[in-house]
Amino acid sequence: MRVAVVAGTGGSALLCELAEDGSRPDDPVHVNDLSAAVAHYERCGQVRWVWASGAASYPALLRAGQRVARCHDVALAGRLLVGRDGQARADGQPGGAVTGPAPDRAASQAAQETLFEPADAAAPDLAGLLDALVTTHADQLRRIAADEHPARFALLVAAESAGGLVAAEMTSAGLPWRADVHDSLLAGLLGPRPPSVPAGARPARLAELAAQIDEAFGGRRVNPDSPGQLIRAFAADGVRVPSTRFSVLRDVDHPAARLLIEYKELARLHAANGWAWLDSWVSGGRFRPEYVVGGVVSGRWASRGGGALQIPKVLRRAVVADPGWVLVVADAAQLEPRVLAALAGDRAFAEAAAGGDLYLALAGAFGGDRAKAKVALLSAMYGGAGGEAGQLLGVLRRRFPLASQYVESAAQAGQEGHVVRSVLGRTCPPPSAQWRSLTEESGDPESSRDPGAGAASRARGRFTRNFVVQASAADWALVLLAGLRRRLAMISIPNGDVGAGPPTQSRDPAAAWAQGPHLVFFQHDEVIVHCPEPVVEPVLAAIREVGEEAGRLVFGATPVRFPLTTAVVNCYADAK
DNA sequence: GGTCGGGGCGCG
DNA sequence: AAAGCGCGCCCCGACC
Repeated sequence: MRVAVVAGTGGSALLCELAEDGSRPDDPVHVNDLSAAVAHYERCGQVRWVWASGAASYPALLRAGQRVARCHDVALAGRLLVGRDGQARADGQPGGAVTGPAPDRAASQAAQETLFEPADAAAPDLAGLLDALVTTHADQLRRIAADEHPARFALLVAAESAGGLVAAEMTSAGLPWRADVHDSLLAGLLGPRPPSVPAGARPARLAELAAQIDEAFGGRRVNPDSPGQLIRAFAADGVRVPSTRFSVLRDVDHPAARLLIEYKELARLHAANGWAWLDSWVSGGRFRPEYVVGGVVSGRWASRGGGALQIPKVLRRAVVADPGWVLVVADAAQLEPRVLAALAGDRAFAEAAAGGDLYLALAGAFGGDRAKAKVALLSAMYGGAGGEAGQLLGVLRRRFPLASQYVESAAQAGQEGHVVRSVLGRTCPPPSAQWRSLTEESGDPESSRDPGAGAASRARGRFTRNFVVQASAADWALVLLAGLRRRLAMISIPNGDVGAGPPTQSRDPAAAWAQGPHLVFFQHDEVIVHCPEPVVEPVLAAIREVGEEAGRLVFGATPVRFPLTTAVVNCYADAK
C-alpha cells in the first residue's frame, strides 16, 4: 500500500492512502502525531510512504524515534525522470529529450512547482500540497511504466528512494569517531595543537618546514601555500617547474622539493581534517556529515560539509566501534570492471569475472602479467590511451571484443552529442549549448574548425565511456545498500546481550532503531555497519545474501560475480 | 568586504 | 600536444 504524506506544523500531517495507480480513492486524513501514525502503518504491514522529499521529511521522524521501511521520494524520482526525458524548455526548443515530450505535461509541471515552491511555513496549505503530491506521484508512476525497461527503472527509483532513507539515517546515527585518537594523531604529525589565537598560526612542524623551505631558497621568504610564489622561487634558482604538484616536485632536483612535499602533505591534513574540522564536525563521539543522494551525475553520492567521502586513510584510525560493538566493513572487489563484464555480455570476459581476482583471471591474455591486465581495463573504462595503454587496449579489443565495443560505442555516442544510460536507466546529462556550438560542423568544410572542438568532443567521449560503467556500478551499489538496510532492520538483538553498550551521551535516546546493527558509512563501493558483537554472524550473512541479490536484480542472469570482501574490526584502519 | 576560478590533493 | 573518469574542500590571488 502507498500512503501519501505532507507534514504540517508541530508534528501534525495530512495523509492519504493511494490506489495502485497512484490515484486517490478516499479523502485525506489529518493526524496530530505523524510519527504515531507512521508507527501504526509500519506495524500493520507493507507500506510505501510517498513524500515530496525524504531529505526534508525524514530527519524529523528519526528524531521522534520513528523509522520507515520504504518510500517513494518524489524529488529524487523527479530528477531521474528529468534526466531521462530532458527538461522541458519554455521556448519550445528541444531540451535534449530522449523519448520525446510526454503529452499533457503542463498539469503535472504545475503540480510539481506547487510541491517544491517555498511554502508559507506559518500556515501551509496542506490540502493543496497533498493534491500536488498525489498528482505528481501518479504522473511519475505513469512515466516510470512508460520506460523502455519499466521494471529496471522502477527498481532504480525504489533504490534511489531507499538511498534517501539510508542517508538520513546515517546522518542521524553518525560514524563513530574518537576525537581523542584524532587529536593525538594530529599532534604526532604536526606538533601540539596551536592556541586558537593568533588565528591561522601554523603548528610547530609546519612552521619548522616553512622555515627550512625559506632557507632552501637561500633565505628568500616564500609562502609554501602559494604555487605562484614557489614557481618564481624555483625559477630564481634556475629550476623551471610547470607546477608545484607532487608528481612534478618528486622529480625536481632542488633542496626545497623534498621539504615541500612533506609540507604539502601535512598542510593538507591540517587544513582539511585538522583540529578545526574536528571541532566543527565531530560531537558526542560521532561524525555526522550530510549525504547528497544522487549528488554526482553518475548516481554516486556526494556529501555536504566535512568532506565525508574524502576522509584521508590516515584518519581511519579514529573510526572506532563503541564498546561491545564492532565495525563490519564490506567492500565490493574490483566493482567497475565486473560491472563492465556484466554490461557487455562478453562471455570470455564474464567467465573471467566469475570470481576471485578479476585482473589475475585476465592476465593470461596479457602474457600472464596482472598489472598489464589492470592497466588495459582501467584505460578502457577511463579512455586513457597514452604510453603502454594503447597497445594493451589492442590486446583487450582482440580478446574481449564485446567488452571493448561496449565502452567504445558509449564513447562514440558521447562524442556525437548523444546521451547514454546506466543499466537501470540513469541518464547522463546532455552536452551544454556551449559544447554544441563548439563542436558543430560548420557549413563550409574549408572554414577552419575551432581547434578546441576535437578536444571537447573527445572529452565528452571519455565522460560517456566512463559514465556507463560508473553509473551502472552506482546502480548496483544502491541496490546493495537498500537490500542491506532492509536486512539489517530484521536482525534482532539477543536481549541484554549488547555488552556495555554505547556511551549513552553519544546517542540520541529516541534512536531505538540504532540499538541494532545499522549502516554508518557508504562510499561508492564500500559500506560500514556498526554492529553489536552478538549479531556479527547474521550481519555477515546478510552481506553475503545481499551481494548475490544485487547482482541478480541489476544484471539478471550473468556468470559475473560481485564478491564483497568483509572485515570485522574495532577500528576502520584495520579493515584493509 | 565578498565572489570566483585555478591549483592542488583527498577519496572512489 | 595532450595526456584516463567522477567528486569536495582548502588556499591563493584576481577582481568587484
